[in-house]
This record gives sequence, C-alpha cells and structure tokens, in this order.
Amino acid sequence: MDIVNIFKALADETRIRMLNLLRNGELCVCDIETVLDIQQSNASRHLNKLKTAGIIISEKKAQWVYYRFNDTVFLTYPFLSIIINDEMEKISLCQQDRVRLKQHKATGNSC
Amino acid sequence: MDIVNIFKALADETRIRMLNLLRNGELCVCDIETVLDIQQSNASRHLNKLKTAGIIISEKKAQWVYYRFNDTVFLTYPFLSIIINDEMEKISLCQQDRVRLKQHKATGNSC
DNA sequence: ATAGTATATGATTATAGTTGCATATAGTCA
DNA sequence: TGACTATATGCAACTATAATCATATACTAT
Repeated sequence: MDIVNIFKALADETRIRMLNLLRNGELCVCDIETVLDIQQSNASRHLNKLKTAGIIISEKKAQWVYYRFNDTVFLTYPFLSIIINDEMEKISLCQQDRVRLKQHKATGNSC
Repeated sequence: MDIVNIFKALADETRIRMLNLLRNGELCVCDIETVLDIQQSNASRHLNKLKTAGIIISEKKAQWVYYRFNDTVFLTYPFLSIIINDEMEKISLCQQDRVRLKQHKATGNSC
C-alpha cells in the first residue's frame, strides 16, 4: 500500500518542516541544514526518506544536491497539495522557518 | 505539531483498512476484528491509536464499544475527507475489505 | 451469584525508525 | 595534485512502534 509510505514520510516533524521550506522553491541540503539547525547526516537521511516516498526529487548541480517537489506525486495524491498549501500555513513553527529561510537567503550565504 | 500525530496514525496499513471500514458507518471492535482477520488486542490498540489522534471516537453500548469518525476532525483537517472518500476508493485491498464487511453483515453474525 | 462475551491493558519480545559520529565519495578550485 | 566543500552512508546506541499472550474489567443473561 504505497499511500502508507507517503504517510510514514509525513509522520515526522523535521520532514514536515523540510517540505514547508521547499514551498519557496528548490533548496540544497546545506541551506535546509542551516535553517532547521540540524546535523548534515540527519538532513540527508530525512530528505532521502521523502525522496523514496516519491514526494521530492533531487538534482545534482556542481557540488550541491538540490531538492524540490516531485510534481507528478500531486497528480496521484491530490490531498498532498492541500497539506502543503493549506496545512503548513497554519503551523506556527513552519511560519517561523520560512522567515528564517528568508533571512538566511538575505545574508547571501545560501547556495 | 498535532498534524504529525495524524500522519503517524495514518502510517499503518491496518489502521487505513479500519478507517476504510468505518466509511460504511460505526462498527464494534469484534466486527472489525473478524473482517480484517486480526487479533482482538491488536484491533483494540490500533483503534485506540486512531482515537488518540482524534480521527475516531468511541461509544459504549451494552457490552460493545462502537467506533465511528470524529466529525470535528474533518473541519480542522479537510484533507482527511479526501483521503477517506477518494484515496481509499482506489486501494484494492480496501475495496475487498468492504465486500467482506458486507458479506459479514449479511450472515447476521455482526453486532 | 455464575457463566459467558466484549474490550482494554500489562508484560514481553520483535521490529522499525532516529540520531550522532566517523568516514567515504564526488565535485571545485587554486 | 592537493586542499576544500557538499553530500551520502556504515555503524552503534537509542527510542518508538507493533505483535502476542495472558489477564483484568465491564457488561449481559440465566
């Protein structure tokens, strides 16, 4: 039952926060790491879990790996759009994270 | 983050199958047990997990405990309606379970 | 009261998921 | 080439979840 793997991928606060950050567009691992203040290996593994579930895809550019939403999964599971567009907007930690991402990008230290 | 507990509750095949059965209306533990062919304690614990997450509620009637959807949670999390109405319809195991529930009810052995 | 049925829960074991540290791999740039 | 950066992964410790069996609780009916 593939949908169970989707829910398993969503059943973690860090991964919800990651998906929230990706709403603004693709990001590399190190920026996600910095904004969420988590370890590099931790970030890499959580992103891999979201990728394995089919929610995000990755693309290597030079030494960075950029992650972004996998558009086709929203066709298969339309409820995912609602979660990402509406539910994440309601979560205060997610709102704060997006402010922090904006600030991080403003510093010019982002990829 | 309450929504993570919702996803944790959904991140299990048995619990998805339980929610699918409840689409037809309230059911007691023993009927769910029979239709899904799982142990009694197992059924009770999974139902409790769905209840703790706020997705279902229970009502005791005589010696039976009936479980049904908690309507208020669909107001808080509208995406849940889509999952239960649309996604479960697409899962073949869920379709089969609903046939088995119908057959079980037809035997007259249900609560 | 007694026997029977339905449900919940304690205790245990098994399995799966998470984290941190160290290290491997792959790319960049001087 | 060598130093550096970004990312992934092996391993170990830890935590959480699930399944099973036995038992407790609560209700029914005789």
